[in-house]
Amino acid sequence: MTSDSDRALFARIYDVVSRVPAGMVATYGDIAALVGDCDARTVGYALNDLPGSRHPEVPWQRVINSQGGISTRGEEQRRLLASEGVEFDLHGRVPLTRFRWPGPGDQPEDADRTEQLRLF
DNA sequence: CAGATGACTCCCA
DNA sequence: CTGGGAGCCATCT
Repeated sequence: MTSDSDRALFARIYDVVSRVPAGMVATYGDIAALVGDCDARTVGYALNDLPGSRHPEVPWQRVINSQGGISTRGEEQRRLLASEGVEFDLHGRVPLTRFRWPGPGDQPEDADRTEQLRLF
């Protein structure tokens, strides 16, 4: 029954990713830390299986590397993030100092997110 | 069980 | 800043 626990780990990763609010991003390491029992590579692996045969509604696009850059996939991802309100610097990277998702506990209500949009 | 792969991250030169 | 190497864990063959 190992597959069950394995999928539970993946489901946990998807859960954390789906909790990332629009207009914000999280790094692989952050997701791994929140999920626990896995590392950045495992998160990337879970997301790799996502478009293959998993949930199509998981905002995997909001998961980026510690450098604030999009993974080796397409630039279309960048467009999706920009569509949600995420900005990029001249280097094509996201300023994590501002768009980095603080965590599930620091973002309790929608009103808070409204303030984020207001700052824009 | 072992080897190879991967959407990552960190350290050093 | 760029380049190269090592570490980490999960999945596939």
